[in-house]
Amino acid sequence: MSISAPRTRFVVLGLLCSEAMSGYDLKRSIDETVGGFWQESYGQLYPTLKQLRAEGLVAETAASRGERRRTVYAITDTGRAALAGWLAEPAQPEHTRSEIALKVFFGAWAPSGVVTEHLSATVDRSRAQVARFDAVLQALAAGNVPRTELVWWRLTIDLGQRVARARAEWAESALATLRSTHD
Amino acid sequence: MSISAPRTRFVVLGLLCSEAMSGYDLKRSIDETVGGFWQESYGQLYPTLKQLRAEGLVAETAASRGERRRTVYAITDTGRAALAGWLAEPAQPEHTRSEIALKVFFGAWAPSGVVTEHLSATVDRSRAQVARFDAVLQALAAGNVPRTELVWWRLTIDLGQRVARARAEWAESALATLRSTHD
DNA sequence: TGCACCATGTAATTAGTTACATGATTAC
DNA sequence: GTAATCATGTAACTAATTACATGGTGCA
Repeated sequence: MSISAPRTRFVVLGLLCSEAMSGYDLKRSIDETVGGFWQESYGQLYPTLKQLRAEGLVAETAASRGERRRTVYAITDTGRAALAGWLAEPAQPEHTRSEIALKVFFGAWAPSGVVTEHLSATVDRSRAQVARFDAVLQALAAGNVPRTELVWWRLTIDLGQRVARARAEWAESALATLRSTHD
Repeated sequence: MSISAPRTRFVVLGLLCSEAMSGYDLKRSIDETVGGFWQESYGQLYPTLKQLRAEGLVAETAASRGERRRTVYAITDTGRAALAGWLAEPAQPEHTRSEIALKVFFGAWAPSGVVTEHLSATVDRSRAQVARFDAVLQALAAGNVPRTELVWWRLTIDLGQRVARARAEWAESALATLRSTHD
């Protein structure tokens, strides 16, 4: 009995609270803002929007630009209530599956040198992620985000950066450990 | 074209490198060692074992204890090769979906006070996770794990602890920020 | 004239959880 | 005798990705 099952719908509802958007806009929005800790595919977004509309949680505000067809969705009061309800529910414990962790864990059975490579890649990727969050932070400072949301966005980005930084530091320290251990 | 598709099989192969085990043993083993960053269900494990056996990556070493039926699987050379191949492949970037991050991100639309509760719960849960990793570390020190694996296990646990600690510190700092911001 | 981007969607497939069903053994 | 734990599995379902299919718009 999963109480808070499909979370995709809540991401959609949450983003539509800020602004009415199309499926395409949502995808971009997700990639640009929450991309560091949440991702969605079109194959998931469009059917979700359809379903939310059928349930009356969002409303279609038909807005085609010229000949190009374009469906913009706005959140309804019912939608806002549903989102608030979900937000109030306790978050389920993080259900992580870290592939890099697994590959290190089984390092004893790996061809020599590959783990070192994985770790170097992890350092790079994690540092890049920190930088990406920095860019989002810059964009936020440059305006256009309402005060109400700003605090929360900053807090979330802070989480992303702390975790990414922790990962980077771990990978560096692991590389050092391996260097000192090797014969 | 997913190169490294079902990772469950590699967890199974990896654990069987240390010791031949039954499906039940594997589940326990996963929960106790890699549980912090990887989890599997019986519904996934038993079919996977069956399939691995069909492909010759593991072999059934029938070993029923008394009346109780019990199927113990051992890794084969082909299995070891398959694992080594997967370990050598670059790890795909972490595909995280953090529910707590989302709930904070949409904090502006939440009933007042609930985010604070989520953050407190996060502090507790993360601290508990650090402690659980400490327990695993203790168990490792108490022996029975071969030297070859020990280094790698320790490194992996270190990652788990660093990330959990980062999360705890973030939640604490977020709580402080909210306290100072509120009116 | 062709590429990059805007825009929407479906079908097939894979991955994974949860619930269910069954039964033996061990420790209290 | 009864509860916890050992032990194996299937069926139904949910979630989510990937690949495919289509077409408009703006610009160099």
